[in-house]
Amino acid sequence: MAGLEDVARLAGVSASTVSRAMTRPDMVSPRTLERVRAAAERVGFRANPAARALTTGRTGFLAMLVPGLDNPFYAGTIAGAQAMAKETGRWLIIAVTDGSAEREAAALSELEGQVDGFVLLMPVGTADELKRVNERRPVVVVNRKVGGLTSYTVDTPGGLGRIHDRLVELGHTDVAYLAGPPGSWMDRRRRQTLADHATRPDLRIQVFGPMRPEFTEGAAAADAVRASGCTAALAYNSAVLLGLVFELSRRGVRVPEDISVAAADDMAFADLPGTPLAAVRVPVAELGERAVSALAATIDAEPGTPRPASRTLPTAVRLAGSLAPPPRS
Amino acid sequence: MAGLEDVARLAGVSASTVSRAMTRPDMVSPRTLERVRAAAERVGFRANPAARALTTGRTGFLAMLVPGLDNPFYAGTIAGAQAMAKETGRWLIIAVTDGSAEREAAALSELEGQVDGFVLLMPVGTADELKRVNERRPVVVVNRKVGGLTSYTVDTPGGLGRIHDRLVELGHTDVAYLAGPPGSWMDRRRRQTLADHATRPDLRIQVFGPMRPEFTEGAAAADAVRASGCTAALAYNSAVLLGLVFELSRRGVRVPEDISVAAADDMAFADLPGTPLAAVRVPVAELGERAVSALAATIDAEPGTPRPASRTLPTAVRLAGSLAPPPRS
DNA sequence: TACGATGCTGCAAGCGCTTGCAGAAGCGCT
DNA sequence: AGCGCTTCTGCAAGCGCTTGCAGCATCGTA
Repeated sequence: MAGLEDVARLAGVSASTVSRAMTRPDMVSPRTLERVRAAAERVGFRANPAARALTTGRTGFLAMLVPGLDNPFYAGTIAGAQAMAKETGRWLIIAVTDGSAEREAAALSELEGQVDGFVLLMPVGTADELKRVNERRPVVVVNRKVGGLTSYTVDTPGGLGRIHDRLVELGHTDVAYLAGPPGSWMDRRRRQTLADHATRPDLRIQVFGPMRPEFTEGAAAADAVRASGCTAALAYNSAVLLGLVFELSRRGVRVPEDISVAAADDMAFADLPGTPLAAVRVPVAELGERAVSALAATIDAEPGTPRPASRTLPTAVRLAGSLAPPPRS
Repeated sequence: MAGLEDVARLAGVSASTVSRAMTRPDMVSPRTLERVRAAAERVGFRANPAARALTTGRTGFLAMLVPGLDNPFYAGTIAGAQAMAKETGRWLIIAVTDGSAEREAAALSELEGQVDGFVLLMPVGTADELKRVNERRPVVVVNRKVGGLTSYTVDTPGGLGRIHDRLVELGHTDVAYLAGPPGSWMDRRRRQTLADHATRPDLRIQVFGPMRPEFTEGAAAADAVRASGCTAALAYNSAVLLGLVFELSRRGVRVPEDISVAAADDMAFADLPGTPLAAVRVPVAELGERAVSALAATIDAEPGTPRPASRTLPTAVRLAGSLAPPPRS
């Protein structure tokens, strides 16, 4: 492994000059800069990150704590974060917490000394705990709001609400909601939104589930949904929705003539052949990008600079295709 | 940040003793050990990882290079690797290469100094390049075989072949294969396997695609498959398969009476209500676990110890449900 | 020509930990 | 009691880099 000293010897300068040439080129005369660069190139110099971290206190690592990897929402956000991390010249450490408070706390405290900052995707710790971490290393929170910390959230409920509004406008009164996994925070929020929207006395939301957000589970709920008398169904995500539609269509129920459907989806729009599915689309990658970019900005900022502002990103809603007036029974 | 020195002062010993107490407890007397531990606890001591890395040359980080995060195969393997990394007391850095050779090479060389070893998921670099990396840091390869390196692969083709055998046994001669994404290595391998299996002159494989491995794309292929005269269909994964079945069933084609279907799936078995889908199940988590565990073993081993042996993990195959004799036309 | 200002460079300290070496203390034995 | 041996502890060097400080040219200006 070629070190500073090797380059210095070859270039005929001192190690400090090499160091400066690599990290603050404007402090070195053009001539020596060039010599040093050539020498560094020649011996394949690569600064030892540990040594650098020891002196500067910066590691070039960012930690991202996520509940899991299975969910497309998580995966998309991670991918976005990852891309932005690369862009700011850092690496991302992914720590999976399984949504457990202890694991989250453990990862936080173990990684504290090894990273320059944290991105917390749907953290479960208390606001106080998170704020305490933020005192040592900058923290950006995603998909949860924590007062005093920079957080990025996404307006899925808003999108879902707009779909529900449209259903009401079309004349639906009884809407089924195929829920997500038990205990899911996102699911709870969506349910709440629907409840908040169905305030008119003639409007009803019937919840099916909780269920794993999979095709099979949606399919399994088909009979119950049909028996419920609902003329529209919203699903936690599009896998569930496709399962529902699959099973309904086997029974001769047509979309959207007989039932309107939509997904509060995590990521891309899904389609049936010939029938685009109405859905809420969440800009997951952007969420990750923004979080990391804000984090990087905080790390690079002079102390005393105010934190970047929190934001709620809008969701896109597609209303076409699978929404129609209820059948006149 | 409490350091070694702080603990030493409080415990009334030297910093070296504290260091030994933390890393090699058997080298200090029980009494001082206890005192040191109490003091460390009291001041909240946490060794500075950068300083430790500087002296020991070990960072406690492992890098895992993956083509992407979107694919359940990748996600599952990462999750397994992640879990095992935690178990061996290390952290995993995920670097996404998008399957590009340059990005892979860049990540490899940039991370070389920052990690204790590499897990490469389906690397695209040449065997020589990878071996060269292995000379500096231990490398374990997943889902590709590289002579001279420890690699873990999974016998998906074997599983797929068994399904095809079963179809032949049931009397099918014309089998459709709904292919995966263009340029996919896994897809190519599966296609090859089928071709190798259909050697009898009366056996034919018809390939549809390539296509994105999604529900919609499988659905879109339905008409073509029906027109092809195939009595059985294999799909790259279960999303594609479900799409196909969905669209076929809308047209009155029943599974398995009219057509037998199976998926060369990445992860869990999928089900239709009432009809379990035949599929190849890949032990993705185990793959990740084994890779990391082998890597950790190599890192901890005395120099000169032989590399852990490469292995191909068997796949589970479910033959039930969606496989039946072809209809007598 | 002489002076201070400016631009580059080298020296040396130090980041916080690990570890070889040597001294101190404790042990069993004759 | 005295010896050699083991066990434990402290000293100090050093991991490879960054950075404050001081020294030395060099330059512009009076």
